Amino acid sequence: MREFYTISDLAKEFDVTTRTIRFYEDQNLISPLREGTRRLFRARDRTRLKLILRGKRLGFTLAEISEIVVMYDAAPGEVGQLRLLISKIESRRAQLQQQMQDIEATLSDLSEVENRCRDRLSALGGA
Amino acid sequence: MREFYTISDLAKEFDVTTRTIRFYEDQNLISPLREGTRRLFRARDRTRLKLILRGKRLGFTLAEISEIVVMYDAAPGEVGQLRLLISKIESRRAQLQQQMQDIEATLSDLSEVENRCRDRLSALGGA
DNA sequence: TTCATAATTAACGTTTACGTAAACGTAAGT
DNA sequence: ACTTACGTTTACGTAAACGTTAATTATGAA
Repeated sequence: MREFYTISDLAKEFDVTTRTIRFYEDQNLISPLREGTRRLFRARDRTRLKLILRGKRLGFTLAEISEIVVMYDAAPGEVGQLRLLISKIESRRAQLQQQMQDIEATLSDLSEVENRCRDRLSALGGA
Repeated sequence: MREFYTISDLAKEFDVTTRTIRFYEDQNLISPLREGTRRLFRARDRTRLKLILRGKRLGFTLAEISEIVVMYDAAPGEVGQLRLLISKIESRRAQLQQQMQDIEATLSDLSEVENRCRDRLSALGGA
């Protein structure tokens, strides 16, 4: 846990280009500090980036990811805001649960195909 | 289980535009029969479309989806082809399992945020 | 001091996955 | 015959998420 990370530290760690990280900043997904013109990334910026990339692996758009990460550190005071946030969380949850089902279905399909392959392989006299 | 479906039958059923379905055909993801110039979709075309949309919900690109659906009805004869297919299945499985973990992590994060919201709500004296 | 390395902004280019007309054929109902 | 609804191809348009120069600046090593 260092104090600060450079842009290329993070780029290497998460295997993205610096262009990508700057783009995320441009979209207000990350807000690193500055030392003159250079960017200084704190632990929270690094966490943000990790969340963004996790969202990407799930197929969310950056706009959706933005919604999600904003949720994380939003502590809205108003009752209305709180209810809105909860309803957003719930619809996001529903979406993720749908994805889980899709994954399970796909995994089971793939297993079937794999079994057919293995049967065929052993039928062809493979060890 | 009808004999044939029209393009708009499927468009309605799966809530996509006809443009989308024609695009998938253009990308060789579906290959409906023709009656003159019109498309006739069989049960297997419908299944294909279902698989494609499932892949999309998982955030796969059409190119990746193409790879997957090709797996499904590929029955390659050669040993080399079979081994290749199995290895592709395994890497796809790894990817899907990564997605499962991402989803679980996100769901648990969301639960935390939701709890904080509900606490805050009841603190504000809501029923 | 000079060279290499890494940083910056600005701006145009690219791919994916369709949207959106345009311009037309066909079949059913009135 | 006319309208309405649905089908077709062709082709240009577009938003998202970066890639890719270019032109410039700053820092550390030799």
